[in-house]
Amino acid sequence: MLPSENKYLTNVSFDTVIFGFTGEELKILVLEYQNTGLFALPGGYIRRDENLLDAAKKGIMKRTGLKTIHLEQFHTFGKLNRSNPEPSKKIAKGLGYQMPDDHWVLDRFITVGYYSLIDYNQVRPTPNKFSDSINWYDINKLPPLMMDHGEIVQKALEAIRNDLGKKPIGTNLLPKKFTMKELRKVYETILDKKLRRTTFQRKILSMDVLIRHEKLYTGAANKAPYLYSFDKEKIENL
Amino acid sequence: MLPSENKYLTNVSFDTVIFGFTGEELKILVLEYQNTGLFALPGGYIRRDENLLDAAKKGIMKRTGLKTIHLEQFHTFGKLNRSNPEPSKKIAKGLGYQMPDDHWVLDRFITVGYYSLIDYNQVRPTPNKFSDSINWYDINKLPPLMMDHGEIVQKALEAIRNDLGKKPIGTNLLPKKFTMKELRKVYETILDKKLRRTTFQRKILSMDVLIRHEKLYTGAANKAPYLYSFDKEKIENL
DNA sequence: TCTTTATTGTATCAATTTGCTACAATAAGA
DNA sequence: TCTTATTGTAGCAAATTGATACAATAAAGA
Repeated sequence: MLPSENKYLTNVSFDTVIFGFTGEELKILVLEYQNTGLFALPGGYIRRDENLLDAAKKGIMKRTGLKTIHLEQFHTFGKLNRSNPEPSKKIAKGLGYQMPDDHWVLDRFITVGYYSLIDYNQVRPTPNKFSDSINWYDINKLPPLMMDHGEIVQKALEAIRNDLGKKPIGTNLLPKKFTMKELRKVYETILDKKLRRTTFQRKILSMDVLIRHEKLYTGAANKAPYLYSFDKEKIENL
Repeated sequence: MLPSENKYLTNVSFDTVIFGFTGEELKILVLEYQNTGLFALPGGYIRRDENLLDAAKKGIMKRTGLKTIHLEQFHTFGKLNRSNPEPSKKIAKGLGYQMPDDHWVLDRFITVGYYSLIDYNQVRPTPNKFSDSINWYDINKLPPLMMDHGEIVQKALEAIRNDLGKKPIGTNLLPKKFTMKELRKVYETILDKKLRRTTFQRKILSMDVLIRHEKLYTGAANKAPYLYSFDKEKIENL
């Protein structure tokens, strides 16, 4: 079944850039449509009876299996040439649907971009009926994305780098407990540059948003690092 | 004439928060619809054959008489309850039009917010056929705005405060030549807090984006301040 | 058990930036 | 010439950041 017009807003959609961190690399979720070779960001339409943000959350929760999610809106894309009916036609065809030329999903769309930083290990990527795969891709090794989705990813990255200074953003990218090195790696990967180990540690600790736990014995032949977690309460009150 | 559906995108609009600086106060442009007592931000719809950004620019140029304008997108508002057909009905009624209940402008809208900082003295506020006045209002003495336009203004302010640190934002709020005190006033008014005179001066000068010109003799019984202008080239290369 | 090795947590001090105070240099009026 | 209100900048203290050093491990190997 194709989505029916009276249920959804026309000419508006959302797209999401979902970031995960493997410990080494920053990845995002990209889905591939069946029998088309088309890669796209997870996105969707907005039902007439739901908030824009809720629509986006619902979409992402379905694709990730997460029960809660924090989305950050970063930009809305409305260039004339960003819409292109061909991919949608191809997708419908790949699914075996006949799509009339005047179907509303073939019309021009303005799309609202959201990003989210989530714990890579908590996610179960779940394809929907339109896509036959959804997978993590290294931010530096993305497949060619359809329409302007590549540009959307770039804007999301810019936005994150901007927001990184304000609130402790690593909150959701790492498991509950993590080492200082892992946290620094997150920052280094997002900013795409090395940070001074000692200065970073001093800075983060002085922010007073971390709780120190037991040590982590990895078996490596050196001093074991402490584990930390974020102090959600103190972060709220900032 | 009411706007016709086939010319515009449905369910999407834009609204703009246009800031001007009098030398003392930060003001924004607010329009009032004829015979309704409704105050609103300048906004509009997007033609099917134009970019979102161009639509917004065109709208603002009409209302301000400016020939060039820089708009900064800051947020898109898509709450379910933000749309309300009553104001539009009232506006149409005030204009003497009969608006059918299923007219597309009465439908739910998601609106993209843009802000702009412009030279107060260059502007000729120009009402359109739907509004009988468009005027500058002190940011702290706004009339009650319709729908969620008050919230939109707040978000715009937040965005500006955020952007203030990055690029020299006063560029367009002041006339070409200005004194250091005026520039500081702009920052103080936007941030809504006093800044240290000497520290501000040192900081701005060290950024190396100002050109110093002749002195300004105001007739006041004290040392005359220098006039400055922004060095657009150096700002570009930052 | 004693070395060896890699890494972690801090201390320390230099370099830079910011906060604060002081003061000389005016314009114009008295 | 004296007075007054600002302006521009110097100078030093306080806070932040950069860079280096070093003690304290954890585990492997001699």
